Amino acid sequence: MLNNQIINWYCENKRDLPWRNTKDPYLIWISEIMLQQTRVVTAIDYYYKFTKRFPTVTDLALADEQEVLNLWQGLGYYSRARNLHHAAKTIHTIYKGIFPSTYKEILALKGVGTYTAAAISSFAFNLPYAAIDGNVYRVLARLFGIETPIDSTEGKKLFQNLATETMGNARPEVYNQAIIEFGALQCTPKSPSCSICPVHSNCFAYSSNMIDQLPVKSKQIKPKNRYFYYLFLSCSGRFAIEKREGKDIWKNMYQYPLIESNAELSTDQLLQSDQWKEIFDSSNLVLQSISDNIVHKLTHQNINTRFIHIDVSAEEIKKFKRFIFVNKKESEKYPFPKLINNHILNCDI
DNA sequence: AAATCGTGGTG
DNA sequence: TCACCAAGATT
Repeated sequence: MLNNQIINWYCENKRDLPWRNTKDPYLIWISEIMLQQTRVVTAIDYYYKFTKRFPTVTDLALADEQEVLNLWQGLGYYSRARNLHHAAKTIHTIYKGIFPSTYKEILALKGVGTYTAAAISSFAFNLPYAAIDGNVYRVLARLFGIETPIDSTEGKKLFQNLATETMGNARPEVYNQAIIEFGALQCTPKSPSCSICPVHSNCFAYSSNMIDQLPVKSKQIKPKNRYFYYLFLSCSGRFAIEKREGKDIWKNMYQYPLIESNAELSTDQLLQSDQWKEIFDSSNLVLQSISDNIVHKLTHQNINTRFIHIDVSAEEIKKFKRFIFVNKKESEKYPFPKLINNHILNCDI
């Protein structure tokens, strides 16, 4: 039986991960959200830090979003943290702090989709739902030679049925962990260890030499260029920050005052832009320096960034009412994207 | 249903 | 170097 072979492989090869030593649905939930599109080694430190500060769902529900985002700083995909916080409040108020124990209720939580709902349902409650993540898509596509794109509507249906069939009557909490771990360690995206694979004799891709062509993905991404001019307004050890609002990237995170443009700006163009005039009005200021271009590469956009260093007098600070002036120590309470946090850590102030 | 949301590792 | 992509979800 295929499922038994994978489970046997798992018993001999599994890693000792912190969230595998618990049945607490809250802790399993935290780990699953952190692991979305994120490597295990990256998530581990965040998991310890986060669950130490928020040991229970009530602790999380009663926290400020700013602190939640602060603990998520550097991990990326910050909507995960905002949704996690939102869902914690739901559990606290609607479910009186008791984590829901049915697939349907878990799936309804903000930030929990079909994969995460199946993972929590099976790991914490032993419910028979096949958890299908990127690892499972890859393993099944190769074993059965499925060329339907995994990111198509048709593919998701097909793999859902295939995964449920393959799980069979195996213990869901063991089988799901097993096939995910098998994909992560054995049936890897690049150069998988086929020669020592326990199921290679039953693998379509292996026998037909199609390992590096499966799974198939259809969608491609084309990054777009943006131009950020961050104003580092400093005055005796303090600098200006503001909260990012709106639906854009880094929502509710903090940053330096920003002038954004859809094209590169010369220094003169920047100084004469409406945004510059709006911020500085009639202020006297000293433009100290402009950094080299730093390209912050994201999946869907390249953010071309320059940091404009400006000295501001104590008198002029009062004019910038929309900004918060903090020193380095105080800034540690605020959540910043990597781009900004790196500058704070390196800036000489 | 396609676009969007971060960051870091890898070959 | 750079394309790929990692325990996906939302709109």
